[in-house]
Amino acid sequence: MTQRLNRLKIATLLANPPLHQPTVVLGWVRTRRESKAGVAFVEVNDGSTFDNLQVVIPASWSGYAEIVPLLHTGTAVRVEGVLVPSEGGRQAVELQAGSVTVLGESDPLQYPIGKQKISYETLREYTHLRPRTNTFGAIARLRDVLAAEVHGFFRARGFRWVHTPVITGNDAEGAGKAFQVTTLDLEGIAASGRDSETGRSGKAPDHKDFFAKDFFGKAVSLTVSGQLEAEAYALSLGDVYTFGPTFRAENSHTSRHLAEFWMVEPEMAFADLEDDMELAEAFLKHLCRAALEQCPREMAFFKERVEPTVIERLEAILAAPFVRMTYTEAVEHLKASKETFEYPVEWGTDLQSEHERWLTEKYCKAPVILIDYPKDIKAFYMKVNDDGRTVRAMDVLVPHIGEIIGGSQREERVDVLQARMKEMGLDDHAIASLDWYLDLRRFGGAPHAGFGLGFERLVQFVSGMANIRDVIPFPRTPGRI
RNA sequence: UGGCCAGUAGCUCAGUGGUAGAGCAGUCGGCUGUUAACCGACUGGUCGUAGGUUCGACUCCUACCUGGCCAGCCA
Repeated sequence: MTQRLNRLKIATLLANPPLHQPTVVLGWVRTRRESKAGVAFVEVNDGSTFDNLQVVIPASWSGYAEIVPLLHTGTAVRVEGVLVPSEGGRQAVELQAGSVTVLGESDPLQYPIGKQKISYETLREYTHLRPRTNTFGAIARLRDVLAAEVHGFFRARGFRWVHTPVITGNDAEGAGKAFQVTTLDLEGIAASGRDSETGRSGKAPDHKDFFAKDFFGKAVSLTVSGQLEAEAYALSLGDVYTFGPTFRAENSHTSRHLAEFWMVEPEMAFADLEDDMELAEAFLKHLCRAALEQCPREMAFFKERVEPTVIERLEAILAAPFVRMTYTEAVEHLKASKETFEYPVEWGTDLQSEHERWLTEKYCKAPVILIDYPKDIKAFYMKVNDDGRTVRAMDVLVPHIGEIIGGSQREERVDVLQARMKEMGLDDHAIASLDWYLDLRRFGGAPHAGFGLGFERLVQFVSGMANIRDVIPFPRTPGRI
């Protein structure tokens, strides 16, 4: 007989309570409140929903003295009982236990996350246990809903999901340092690097065909973006998107950066920057709406315990069109402002975080889409405007996070693209590794555009969580795994 | 990588150049239904590590380690 027989998930049970019927609940104890002369109240959570189920164990139950003392926070239990309207005020129904079985004990002296307050920092040392807390359970459910809605949004618009590779041989994709991937015996190389003739240690391997011995016969790395490969499929299938893990080997110690994160990258054929902006705005609005509609309990919790303004912020996103302005206009607004910035604003330099924050939080008080950036501060693949000094790039800035989306119309002219590669300092080797990318323009090239959205930043924005390490199950950051 | 802040009980924190405290957790007792339960008692710490100053350092200084914030890089 299966253990799950007659099991009712708490989410199902609370949504439609089967009153006065035999019910089985499986879950983990959150807290126990005991009244020795009377009854024990045990809050059980099974992860299916935010709320706990109050289990009431009468003193008259034969197993009381043996079982109830074991019901510490974290204990896995099976409860058989009858669902009844609750006499207490905080919950509509409660489970009158007929019997309670302990499936897995939890030693309160060893268990690190009891019901006492515990900081996010400490919880990061227990990434395997933190989903049992209110906050991380809520984040996990929100994250799931948002991920499903990423797919839902694009499928509804006829986009195909493309699985771009994690291991890539592309050089200089234009988005940060990559993690090298190798099967070479690094320990052996390090040891033999102690040159017996010169006595020098740690000699770097320098001959050109060094990586010829490696698994792929060349130097490869973990992808920093699926965009380039997505372009190949956009110029075949029309509208596509990628959604998967991405890796950056930057030594970033901030609340907005991870070494491993998930990225959503749509790519549309026969599209320009206007189409790209329309897509980005509709996409963000769709996800905010999904969170409000599908995670009301979680959102209420975030508002109460995490960030008081989250809900109104999401509603504000839905209420008005995003502000659109050119980089040049933004620079003018910033210069005209009376705000004193730590860094000066100058046309041709990238906007600082403080500038972006001022634009979205103070000047526009809404999401802002900035377009037409100076070409020198943007990637080689962005389409050069007719003015010759700006490119068809866009950044979507939102309050609280700053840049959440970066995108562009891609350069479809082979000669211009090649010139831009050289202009941006790609060496011959890098350009050679991207020859296939030029093929996309040589054969049936067409206007196309796309963007990238950091999924964790989205979850941060929607939940109000301050630190990106707390919106991904197992965060990877420099020096810590 | 740079600047700044922090590290005291299992957790959240207070503390003073004179030898360490509270709440929660845990144990025991009390309370006829609680819900951050409550009341009483008990248990629990070489004050991040290593040096230095001092009669004396948890407190002051230096270095290091760890964590965090901000900046840069970006998503």
